[in-house]
Amino acid sequence: MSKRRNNLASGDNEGKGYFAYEGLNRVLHEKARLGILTALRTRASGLVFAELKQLCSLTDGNLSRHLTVLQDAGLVMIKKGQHGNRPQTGATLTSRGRKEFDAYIEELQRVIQDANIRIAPVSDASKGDTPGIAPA
Amino acid sequence: MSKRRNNLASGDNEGKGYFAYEGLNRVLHEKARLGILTALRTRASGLVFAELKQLCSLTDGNLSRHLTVLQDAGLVMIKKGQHGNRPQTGATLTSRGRKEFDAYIEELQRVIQDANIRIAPVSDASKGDTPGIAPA
DNA sequence: CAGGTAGACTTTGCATGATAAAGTTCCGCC
DNA sequence: GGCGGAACTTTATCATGCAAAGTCTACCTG
Repeated sequence: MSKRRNNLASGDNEGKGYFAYEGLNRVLHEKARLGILTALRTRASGLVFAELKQLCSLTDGNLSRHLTVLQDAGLVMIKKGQHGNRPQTGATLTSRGRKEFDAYIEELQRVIQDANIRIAPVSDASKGDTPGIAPA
Repeated sequence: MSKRRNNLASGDNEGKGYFAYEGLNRVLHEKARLGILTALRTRASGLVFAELKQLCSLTDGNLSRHLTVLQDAGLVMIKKGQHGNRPQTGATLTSRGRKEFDAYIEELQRVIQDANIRIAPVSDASKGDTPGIAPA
């Protein structure tokens, strides 16, 4: 047993760290799903299963599961229909999906900006004495 | 049993899909690790455990594990030392780490660019008949 | 028309892996 | 001399990404 409190950073939880990137929603921040969403974002008319599969180089199984996840999260709308006499599943972004995706992309942009800032190495003397902690 | 072949897209595997984003290396493409690397990328002199923990809002345990993963992947160098009379772990990007990180960021930039292209909805007539599949 | 192939998905199972919780070690202080 | 706390590491659990197999229907084809 232990009466230990959770061990987050200083204090209880003052300002979140500069590099925490809370905006990187787990659901969106995934290679495959990011691809799917990006593809859908470019096309208001949506895309069908086979197209997505090819565009994102996914297997049937994976695409299927990712679409379900996205649907459950309310980010895409799935419409099952027919093309000729074969089943055809279409996917479109919901307005919520569009909003969340755009927000995610903005956070990505922050990452890229941050990645391009170069902080001058501190002189060794000051090492260990809380250096300038982040880009203002 | 089944003699079924794997079910990737058309043919065996001609050109990878436009939205596959193969460049999004799993090791880098993770919220926490991305934060760590971005922080390190800005500081050639590296950062110590406590700083990273705060900057990325991570718990001790998670930071520890992520650093190990990054080290095993050859992306960061861990240097264990002392500050005063307490242990102090420092992390720096390796040159490999810098290279892979920069490549990753470039791919992210591609994502953002792609996300901002808007394809005009195809007229319903052509639906289902391989539409213009991607931005040239 | 039985059997084979193929398209369009869905389900299942496993292996990886992220996170939280607990553990360890050492130091300073009352 | 025991308590708290800094600085990590280890362990355990729980989620989930992925591939392989499964379902179902339609179209051939000998």
